[in-house]
Amino acid sequence: MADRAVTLADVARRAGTSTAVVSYVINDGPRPVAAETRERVLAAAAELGYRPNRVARALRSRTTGVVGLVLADASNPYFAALARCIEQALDEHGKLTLIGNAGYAAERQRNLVERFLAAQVDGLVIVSADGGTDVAAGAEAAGVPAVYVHNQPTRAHAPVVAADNRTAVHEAVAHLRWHGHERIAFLAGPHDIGPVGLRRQNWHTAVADAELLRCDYSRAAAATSAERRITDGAMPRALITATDEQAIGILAGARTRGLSVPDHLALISLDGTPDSAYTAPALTVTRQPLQAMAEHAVDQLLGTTTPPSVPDAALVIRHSCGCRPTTDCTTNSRHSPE
Amino acid sequence: MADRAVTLADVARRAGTSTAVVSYVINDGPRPVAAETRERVLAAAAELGYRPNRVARALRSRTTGVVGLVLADASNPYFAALARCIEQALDEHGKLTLIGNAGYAAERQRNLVERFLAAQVDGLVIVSADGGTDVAAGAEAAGVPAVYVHNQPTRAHAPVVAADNRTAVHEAVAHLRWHGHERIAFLAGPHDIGPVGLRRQNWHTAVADAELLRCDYSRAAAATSAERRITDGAMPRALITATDEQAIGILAGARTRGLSVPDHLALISLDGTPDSAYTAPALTVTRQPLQAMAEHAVDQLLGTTTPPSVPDAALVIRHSCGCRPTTDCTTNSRHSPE
DNA sequence: CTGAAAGCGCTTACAG
DNA sequence: CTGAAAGCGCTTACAG
Repeated sequence: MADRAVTLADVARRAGTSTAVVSYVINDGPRPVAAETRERVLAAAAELGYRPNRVARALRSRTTGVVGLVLADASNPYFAALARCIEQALDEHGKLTLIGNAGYAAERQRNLVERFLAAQVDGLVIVSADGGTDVAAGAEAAGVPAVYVHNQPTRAHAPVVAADNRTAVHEAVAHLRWHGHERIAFLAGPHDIGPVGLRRQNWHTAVADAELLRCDYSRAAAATSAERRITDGAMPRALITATDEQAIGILAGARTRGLSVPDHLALISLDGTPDSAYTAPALTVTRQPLQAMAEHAVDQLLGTTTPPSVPDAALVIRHSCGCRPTTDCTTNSRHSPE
Repeated sequence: MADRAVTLADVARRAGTSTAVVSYVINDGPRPVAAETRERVLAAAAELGYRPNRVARALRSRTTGVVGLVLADASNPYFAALARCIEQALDEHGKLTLIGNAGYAAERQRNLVERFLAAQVDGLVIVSADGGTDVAAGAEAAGVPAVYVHNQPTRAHAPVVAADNRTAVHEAVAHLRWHGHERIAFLAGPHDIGPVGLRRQNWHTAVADAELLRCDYSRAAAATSAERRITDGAMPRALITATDEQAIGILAGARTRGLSVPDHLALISLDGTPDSAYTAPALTVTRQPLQAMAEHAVDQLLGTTTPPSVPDAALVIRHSCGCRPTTDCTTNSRHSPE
């Protein structure tokens, strides 16, 4: 097939002009070109089927138009939805997205960042899981801007973009109280770090003495944990889970043990992924503003505008809290029965 | 910060040798270097914190080490799981993944391919939705290999990697028959194209006269459609859905209308994403071998090995078909009561 | 085993 | 408004 790609020099030759001029018309600048010359160049480019070589351009101009996105696991629905929003935001800025899954392994995350830097990315968006190291530091040292989204390692220097969960968590607690629950437990992750730690703190300020549960973030772990607690008679009556994955696991465990949600367990989750609307019962959640987070992060990274601040997470009332499909609970977002 | 990045020339200068030799030790070839010289170079590189510039390397060597992945929508769990597997397979071959969501729009898909080609990708993996154009043709014309995964436009020239659903669909039909169902309906997409068309055909050869339903692929569309049918008394008693998203929507619609699955509707779905294990009831599915598909596609693209063929989809029996948690149905995969 | 040098395909000062 | 030429940071024939 393609013996040799058509180059800018080929276009120049055909248009009877210099490569400089061809470059100016292809890039629409930085210097003006006579209308007639421009026509000739455009015609020559079209006839030859010219496609600019971005890597040559990148080498010369020191900007690749590519941003690296490092992720824990793109098959986790929360990260998947976030990644989708980030890719879209980057696309709107004309950037291409290099993606890599670090899979909860700090070493792989470092490796990915190293390879992205070698690929000369213009920036780095890092959606890491708990407990990573400050990989953004290496990027900054190389003069490449970086931004954390959702999670940030302790003592990181790069900015973080995350929603404020304070109001939403307090609303979730208030809503469960309105349903008559006094003791509202919280299911956190294995450690008190990252956004989940923050969510837990927000819960704790609202609920002085209730129980703190822990388990891994997977659906399977949450299901097993729920089954065990139910068997032991140790399942609380009202629970807030840090993530949708955990809530979905709890739902599965409750079903296996024949425990009714919301009759015997009222549940609110704190992610609000699309999945949460299709569970049985549908999950009442605090919805993270993923798109706003993505746009904010990209704006911050690319420094084009002073980004507006990310909105708080919002309470979305469905049925796992005890509100019935027949009762119109959506009007109860102020938590007052009337 | 980084005034200027450390280059290979800097390393050569410090090691007191030529850039050629530095290149040879960094790349471990293609020509031999004396052990002592190699040590000096390695030491110099380490002291200077040298990081090879992949774009310069790419310009000269005409290979970027980057593969483009074009996707319909990475937030759809089926595509998300597949994308994750593809990224992993590429990573195992030392390739970086440039990702783009075409969002079911043929024009956007073309645009993405064009930009990936301009970025000089070494190959293209295309996971398109129904009805796309043959974007791989443009890649081949540019001398860039391409492979379709899951779906392929009609009259495409590039290879497709997809699982054979024949056996699995026949097993699904047989399993529902074993449950006593004679008329087994099928929920397809809006059109009879792509993998869903194939799945429908497989169903049709097994079921002569049963009903064919259609709706969009979204959960919401399937839910609405189910609600309407239930209200109209037009919901079949046994149904195979082309995708998990549709099955999850059907489950939601049935719940809203108080129709019990599997008591009044036996359901089997044909994707088998991780989500399908956590619905209520858990979905009996035909599971697509996503990892094998991804590895096969990447092997084919990179041409390193003659790839083994992709295994067939396999029936995974859970509860939406009518098998009970208490009954051990997993031993019934031969569909004979004994 | 090593070095000097050309060249990948662009962009961009520098002259005119 | 346009052209000739340098140079981005590598790899790789070509000599030795």
